[in-house]
Amino acid sequence: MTDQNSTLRARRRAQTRRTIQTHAVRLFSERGYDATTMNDVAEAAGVSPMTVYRHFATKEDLVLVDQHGELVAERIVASPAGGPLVRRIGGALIEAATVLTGDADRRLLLARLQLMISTPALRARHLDNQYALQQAVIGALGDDAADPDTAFQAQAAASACLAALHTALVRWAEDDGRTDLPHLIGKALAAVFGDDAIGPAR
Amino acid sequence: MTDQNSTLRARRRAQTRRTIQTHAVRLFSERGYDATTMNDVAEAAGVSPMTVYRHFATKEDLVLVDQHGELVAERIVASPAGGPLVRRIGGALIEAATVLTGDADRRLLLARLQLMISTPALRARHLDNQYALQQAVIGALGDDAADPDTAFQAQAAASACLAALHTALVRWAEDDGRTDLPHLIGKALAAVFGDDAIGPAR
DNA sequence: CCGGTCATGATAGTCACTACCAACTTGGTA
DNA sequence: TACCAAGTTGGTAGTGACTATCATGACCGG
Repeated sequence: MTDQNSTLRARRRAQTRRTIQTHAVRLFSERGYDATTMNDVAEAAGVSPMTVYRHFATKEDLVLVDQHGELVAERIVASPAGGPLVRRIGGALIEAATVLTGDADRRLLLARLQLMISTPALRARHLDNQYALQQAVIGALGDDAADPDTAFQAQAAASACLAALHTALVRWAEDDGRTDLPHLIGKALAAVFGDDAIGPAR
Repeated sequence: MTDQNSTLRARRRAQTRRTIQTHAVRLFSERGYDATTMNDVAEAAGVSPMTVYRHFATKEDLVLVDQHGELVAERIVASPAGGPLVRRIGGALIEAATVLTGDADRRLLLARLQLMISTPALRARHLDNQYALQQAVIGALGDDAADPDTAFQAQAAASACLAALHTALVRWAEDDGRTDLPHLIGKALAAVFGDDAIGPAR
């Protein structure tokens, strides 16, 4: 089992995975999420239904899978430990958004976001994902949140930051991605915490 | 179809509905949510599975249904229109919590909350319910949110308030309801917006 | 006592999702 | 080259949530 071997397999696997997801998002956008069955997705992608389930545990995952949480957590760890909580978290969110919206498959990201917002089941799962992201943020804050009272305040601050992020994401999706996402996030954070809490205006 | 007539029927209907929900929450807490089927619930409540579906559209609704949103919206409408957004919203949340935790079926409320937090599917739906509550809050704010920029800021502020609320609810459930919920909400809001943003300390 | 309305029940079906098992492809090895 | 081993895929048969449809029974007013 050479490194190159496993790399080749992993690459092929990632390829079919992307094929399946692309077809799925396209079908969901065209016909609607509920009106599209897993069999439809499998057929469109040219694989068996079983294979779809091998790559995506649930139908929701076809739209929602992403681990951008790591991206945010990294930035938080990298930020100066002394600063105020909301500035550290908010800054990390803006930086992560800058990276992601510069990405090549920005359009896929946008399509997935729009599906999330319009489909109740997906929206619910997405909000739960943000909840998980919140836990990651808390973890990235490290020992600062040792005592329960501090932890409680960190929880509250992180969840509020993510709520602002979500507001910005919705607005961005409504605008079809025309507005600058990092700028929107900054505005949402400012609306919550005050204009001076986040940092120099962009 | 006299008023008294329909009232009688409605009362009986509400009765069976409560019976079903009580048994459902008990079974979920005892055996776990996923390990309990709708048939189990129906059998425990002494009705047919169909009847369960008549009263609760989905399995999740057996735990989640509540329309406390109206309660909050009322308080917002009643609050002085001039004040800062987060104070209006935060105050309404605290008042609503004060009413609810004084309620007779506080224990049922607590059991449902603990189920929500521990079961991923329920937690996701609950967060989506909060999203709906957020829309209600925006609506209650009235014409203040006419222009899109103001609306955006109101969205961000409301979602942050509800995020703080959620943090407080989780903490309350973890404490088995021993801590004063309105007090917790106040602390969470203070952690997000600053100690002086909410109002006189409780 | 009759007629309409509402709650309930039973049946059959769709669809997401899960084991379980068989077959094939692929890359490294004797 | 022939073979082995591991990973990937496919088929089958199930469970369980949820829906549509129709039939039945309880109740209240006339």
